[in-house]
Amino acid sequence: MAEAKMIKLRDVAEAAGVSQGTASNVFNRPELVREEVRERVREVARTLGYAGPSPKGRLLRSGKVNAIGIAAAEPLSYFFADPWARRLLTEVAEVCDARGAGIALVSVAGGKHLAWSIESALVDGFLLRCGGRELLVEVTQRRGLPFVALSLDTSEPDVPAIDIDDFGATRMAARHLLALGHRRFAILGIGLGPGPGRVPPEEVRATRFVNVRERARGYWAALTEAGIAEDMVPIHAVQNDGGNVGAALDLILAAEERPTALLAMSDLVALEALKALEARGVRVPEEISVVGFDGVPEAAESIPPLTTVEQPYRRIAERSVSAILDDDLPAGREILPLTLVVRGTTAPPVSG
Amino acid sequence: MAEAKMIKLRDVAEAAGVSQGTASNVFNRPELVREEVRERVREVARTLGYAGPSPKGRLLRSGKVNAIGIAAAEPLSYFFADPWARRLLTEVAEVCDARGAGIALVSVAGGKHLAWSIESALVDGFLLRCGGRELLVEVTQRRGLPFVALSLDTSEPDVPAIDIDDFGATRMAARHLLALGHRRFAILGIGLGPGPGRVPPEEVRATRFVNVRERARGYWAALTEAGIAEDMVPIHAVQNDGGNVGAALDLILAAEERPTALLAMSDLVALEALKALEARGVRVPEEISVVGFDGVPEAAESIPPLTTVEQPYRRIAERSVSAILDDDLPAGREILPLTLVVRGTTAPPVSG
DNA sequence: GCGGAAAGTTGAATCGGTTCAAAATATGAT
DNA sequence: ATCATATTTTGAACCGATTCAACTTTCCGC
Repeated sequence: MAEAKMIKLRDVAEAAGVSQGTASNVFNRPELVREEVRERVREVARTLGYAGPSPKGRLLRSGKVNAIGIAAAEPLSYFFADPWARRLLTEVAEVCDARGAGIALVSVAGGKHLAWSIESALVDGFLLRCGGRELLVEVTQRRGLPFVALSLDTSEPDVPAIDIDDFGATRMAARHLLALGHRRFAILGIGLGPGPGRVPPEEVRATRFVNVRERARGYWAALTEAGIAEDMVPIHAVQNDGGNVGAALDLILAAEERPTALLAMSDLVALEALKALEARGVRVPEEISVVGFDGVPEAAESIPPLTTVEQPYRRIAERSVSAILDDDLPAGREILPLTLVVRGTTAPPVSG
Repeated sequence: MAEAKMIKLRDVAEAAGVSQGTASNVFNRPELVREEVRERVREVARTLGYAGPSPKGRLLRSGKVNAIGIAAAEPLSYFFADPWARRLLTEVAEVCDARGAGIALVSVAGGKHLAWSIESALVDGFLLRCGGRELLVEVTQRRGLPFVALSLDTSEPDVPAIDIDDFGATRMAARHLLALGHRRFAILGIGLGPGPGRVPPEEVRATRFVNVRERARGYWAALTEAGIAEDMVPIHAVQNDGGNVGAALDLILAAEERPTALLAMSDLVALEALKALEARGVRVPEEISVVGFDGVPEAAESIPPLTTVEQPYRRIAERSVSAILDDDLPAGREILPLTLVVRGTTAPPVSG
C-alpha cells in the first residue's frame, strides 16, 4: 500500500542515461538541455512516475523554504475567529499565494510548548501578531530567522515592526465629523478598564496600550484644532469585545447636552453601539453619527453601513511578506496610514 | 546586518571537541550523552549563538516535514470567510498544534497556477476540501503524497475520503421533530437550482450532489417511518448562500396547511430562514420549528439559538490529520456520524 | 580542414542535519 | 587483574536535490 519507493532524480537520470545535473536542468532550466535529451528524460520520468523534483531537496540546497510563519500568542483558533486577524490573514494569504509562497500558522498559546513551534517551524521568517507580549519577539529572536512584529505594543526601536498610524487615523475620523458640523462628541475607548464609566484624560494617557493612547491623542488633536477642549469630550471605557457598550451609551445619552457624534476606538465597539442605539430607538445617523476604527468586513454589512477608518490590510500584508521573502526588513518601526471610509453612519448633526 | 553566518551543528561540534554525531545527540537524545559532555556542548552552543538543529537538515534526513497542506479550489480567502471552513480549520489547526505539526494553506483557484502550489508545497500530505471538483484529487494524486478528500462529491471507491453521514443526520433531525409531535413539514433544499420553487422528488434524486441526495433521503426515511409520504413534504430550492430563502418561505407560508416544522439543509439557510421568519412576524419555535444542518458557530448565537445536527468537526480533523501524519489513510470513503444539538428553535407544535 | 566560439553535458561539492554499526571507554563481578 | 557487559563516542553514509567549473561536442566561417 505504501508508495513502493519514491523514485528520485538520480533514478531518472540513471534510467535516461544522463548525469544527475542534466536531469536537474531538464526540470529547472530546460533551455539548457538539447531537445532530444530533454524529451527522453521527460519520457523516462513519466514512465517511472516521477512527479518532478521534490521540494525537500531543493529546500536544503537553496535554503529557501518559500513559506512564512504566522505566530500569535493565542490559540490557533484565534486566526479564524478574530475579525482583524481574519481580514489581515486573508490578504497575507493572497499575497503569499501570488508569490507562490506558503503560509504556516503557529500558535504559542501553551506556555512551554511555545518555544517549540517557533523554533521548529519550517519557514523563512515570521509575522508576529503581537499585542503587548514581547515574549513572542524574544523567542523569535532566539530562532535567528527574520521576523516582523505586527501591532507591537512596546516601542523598542530595534525590532522590525510594521504598524499603523493610530494618531493620524483618529484625527482624520474626528476631522470628518467636525467638517460635517459636529461639535459635541463622546468617545468609546478600549483598553481603559472594564467600564462603564468616564475615564479622565490623565488616566487615558497612562494606559499601557500605546495604540489606545495614540488614538485618543488623535481625537484630541482634531478636536483641539476646532477649539474643543479635552474635558469637553467624555471618554467612556468599554470592553474590547463590546461588553458594556450599552451601559456606556446609557450614560452618554443621559447627558444634558447629548453628543451628536460618537467616536469608537474599534469597529467591534462601534457595531455594538449601533445595535445598542437601535435598541434604544436612537436613529443613526439622524440623531447621532458614529465612526469606527479598523475597517473589518462586518463594518460594511451593518445597517446602516459603518463609517470607519480602515487599516491598510493589503499594504501591511504586502510589506511584511516582502520583508521576509525579499530580505527587506524594516529598520525599526514602520508606520502605514489608514484611510477614511465614509459610509452610512455619519451625517451633519440636526441643527438646533 | 545580515546574520553574519549561520553557525551549524558541525561548528558547534568542532568547537566543543566532539563528533558531529554526539553533538546531534545532545539535542535529540540527550540521555545518550554523558552529562559532562552534554553540558559542554550546550555551553558552546550558547556561546556561539546556535539556536538548535535547523529543521531543514532534519527534514531532509527524516523525510518528515511535519506539516500538512490544506487545499481548496477556491481563493485563499475562502478559508477565512466560509463558516464551515473556518470551523473545521480551527479544529485542524488545534489538532496539528497539539502534535507540533504545522499547517500550510494552499489555494488552487487560479487555473494553471494550480499545479504549482500542490506540487511544490512543503508538506507531508494534503487535506483536500473538495466539493465536486475531482480535478483537485487528480492533481494531488500526481504529486504522490498522501491525501484525504473532505466532502468529496463523487463516490470513487479508491480515493481516501472522510465524509459525514448525511443520511443518518437528516433522519435524526426529522425524527427529533416527529418525536415532538410535528406532522407537517417543509424542506429548504440546496444544490437544486436557484429557486425559489418547489422541486419534485425525482428531480432531487437526480441532482449531481450526493450529499444533497443523501440529506433528502434521510428526511424522507424518517418521515416515511412516521407514515408521511414524500409528496406531502415540499422541498423548496434555495441558494447555497441563503439567497431566495425569503421567497421560498413566502411560498411555504402561503400554503393552506402551513407546515409546523422546517428542515433546512444547512445552517446558513436555517439562519437566513430565522431572519426571514422574524421579519414576517412568524414566531419560532412557537409557530414553526426550525432545524439546521452543519453546526456552525453562528448557530449557537442566533435568537433563538438554532437546533441543528452538528458535524463532527473535531473527529474529522483528528481522523484526517492522523491519516496524513501517521500514515493511516482510510481505505476508501470513511463516514463519521453527526450529533443532534437541540437548542431553541424546536418545540412541540401548537395543538390544533 | 582548422581554430575558436557556442552549446551541451558531466562530476563533484554542497546544503544541515540524523542514524547506526563499530570502536573506545567505563563499570562490575569474580 | 580479567573478562563480560554496559555506556559513550566516533565516522561515514545518507536524505534529494542544485550549482558550477571543467570538459566534450557541435557549429561556423574562412
